[in-house]
Amino acid sequence: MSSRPRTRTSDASGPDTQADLGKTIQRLRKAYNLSLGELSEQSGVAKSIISQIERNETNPTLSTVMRLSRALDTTVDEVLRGEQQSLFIEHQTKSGIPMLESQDGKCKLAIVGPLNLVDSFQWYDFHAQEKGVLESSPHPQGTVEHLYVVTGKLEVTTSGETKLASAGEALRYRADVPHKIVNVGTTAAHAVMVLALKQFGTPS
Amino acid sequence: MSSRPRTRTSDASGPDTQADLGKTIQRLRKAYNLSLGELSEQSGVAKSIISQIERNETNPTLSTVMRLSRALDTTVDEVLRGEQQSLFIEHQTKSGIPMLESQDGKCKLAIVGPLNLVDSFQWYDFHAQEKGVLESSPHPQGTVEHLYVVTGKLEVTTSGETKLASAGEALRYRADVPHKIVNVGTTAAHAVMVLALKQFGTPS
DNA sequence: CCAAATCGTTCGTTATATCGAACGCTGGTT
DNA sequence: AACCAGCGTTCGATATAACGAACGATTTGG
Repeated sequence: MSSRPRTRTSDASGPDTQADLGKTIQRLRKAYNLSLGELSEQSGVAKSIISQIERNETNPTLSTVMRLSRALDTTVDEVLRGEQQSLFIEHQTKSGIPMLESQDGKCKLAIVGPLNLVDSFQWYDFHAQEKGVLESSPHPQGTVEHLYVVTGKLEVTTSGETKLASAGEALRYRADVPHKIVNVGTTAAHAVMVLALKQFGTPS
Repeated sequence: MSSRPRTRTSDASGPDTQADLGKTIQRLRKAYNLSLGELSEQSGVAKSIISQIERNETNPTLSTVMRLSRALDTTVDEVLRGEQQSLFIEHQTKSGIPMLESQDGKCKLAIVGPLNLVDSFQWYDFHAQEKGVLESSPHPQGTVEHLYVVTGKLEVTTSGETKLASAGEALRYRADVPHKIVNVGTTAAHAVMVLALKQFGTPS
């Protein structure tokens, strides 16, 4: 036993431990010209622990990280995020919106979301007149469609199941099978739809 | 050596444990309408632990806090600040849909989909009165926010850049930095917002 | 040269964070 | 009512983070 690389059990929820937390701590400590003993005295954390933390051999308690952060005159968040800092803005304005119409001409689908990029979803603005019906053929495998009703009342049918949603409600359903949206209200309906494409499978 | 440029009191007398960490966690959990069991499943943390954390009966491990933060779509730092910023105050609607209000009370953010965690994105219904301002602290690294204006005119500011969008237009911008949405129109504004959380990829 | 000091690491013990199961409670259903 | 499902809490066992002391390896200076 004793010192072994020890792979973290790390459930299926992804990387929980910041990989280079120890490196960051050590970098800060050395930036202040502190020895382990000194930092231990100033932070109140045993130097053995600091040593282990710097080598990522332990999974520190929140209070420990806070004490170290305070002693190093910084915040927990800054310690966690290391030095990777990037900020640029990316904007995309819409002009010349392509539009789709249903067979009965009563539904209009405006593509507002990012269609051209690698994002794993697209989204649409959906308008339906009274009794309008939109039938869709299957989308790619694993696609999930999210429908948020802004006004009116819509009914979604997929795989034999039918669900109803009024204004302010949201529906979620499989879109990799034929599905149908019907405006069952007495007025026109307005909804926003998001298509979530399956990009990455669960590692299970 | 050892001449610290910094005069730290460094006596560990400070509050090493954030007193209201539990309250913040609970507030976030309830804002997403999650039960302890659900959050446990999504975060990978035992629900008993979450219960104890919310009542400040334990001193959580860093990895635990990180897992919870990720599941709650926020950062460790934001969880730790919690009380200080209080960008939002909770508000429960009659229909059970959790709602967030901006500081000035002029903006309302309704969480539409509880689907956020599994699908790596979530979305909101956004209503802003005239001159309403919504300030958001950074979301997790790599998060991109999509804003689709249904009615009115909104202005988004991120990292010093400002972009305008009218009804029918969409904006896309980084959300892992502080950002602000302002209703600059002469009427109330309505928009739908989608947060695309980062999927694991190579950080360039 | 050889102590003395100090560095970072490692060891044994204690404290406790975490987990899973079981618990009582409440709200909806037959 | 009685039932069931789901909530939040509590409880025992286990894993492990934290601590203090001791350890070799440097460096210092006498």
